[in-house]
Amino acid sequence: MKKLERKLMNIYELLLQEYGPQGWWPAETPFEVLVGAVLTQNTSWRNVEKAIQIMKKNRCLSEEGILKLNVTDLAKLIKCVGFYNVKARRLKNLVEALIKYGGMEVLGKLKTEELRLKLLAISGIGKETADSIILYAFEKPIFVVDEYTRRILTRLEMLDARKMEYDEIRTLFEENLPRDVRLYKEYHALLVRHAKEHCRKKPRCEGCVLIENAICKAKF
DNA sequence: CTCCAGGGGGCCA
DNA sequence: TGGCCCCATGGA
Repeated sequence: MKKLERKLMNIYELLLQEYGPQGWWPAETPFEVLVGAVLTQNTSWRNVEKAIQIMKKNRCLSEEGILKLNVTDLAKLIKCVGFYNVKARRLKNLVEALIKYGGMEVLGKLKTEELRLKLLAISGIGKETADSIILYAFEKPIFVVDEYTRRILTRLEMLDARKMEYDEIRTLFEENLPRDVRLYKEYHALLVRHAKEHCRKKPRCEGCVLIENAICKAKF
């Protein structure tokens, strides 16, 4: 038993050895993590950084700053991330919900499950975005699953992650890894880093083959 | 030119 | 539930 546990830790060690700590989430404040989490939906981080800088320059990277702007003006500021109309709406939805719930301080005291439900109730906040916020902004142990996670697990032939439910994969990690915020943060960041370098969609995944070989050679 | 990026919601069978 | 479609800019 717990073969999976060792395998998951092994993959983590290999990735960490290969790439080093990724230092996620790149943000100056927890609130900036929330904003970035929405802006980066199906969008490269490079473009998100630009939008964040523009928001900072215009002094609207705050709850009040986002509230004072109407959707149209906010959309103009974040144009470079794409989907700017929906994302502007989502940012306002998020801030309005934060205030309704009593602010981040209050939310941070909730249990992880309750916090997750409140975030998921906000239009524009799905599971991946909610979990990214919970892990990287509120620093509670929850494992973030994304397309890269599915792709890597599938190509390692560990399981057919593409057909699994989001929460099924999430709990698989959470039940087979120490409940450690730093570990979860780093693990997800490393999966993304690795996928971006080696597991593009079209080419065969050389990177996963390398990892798989390393895992096979490693002593369990 | 095409493909993709640190997704999510609405609609319909 | 599962499959589509839409949102849209910017880099490779």
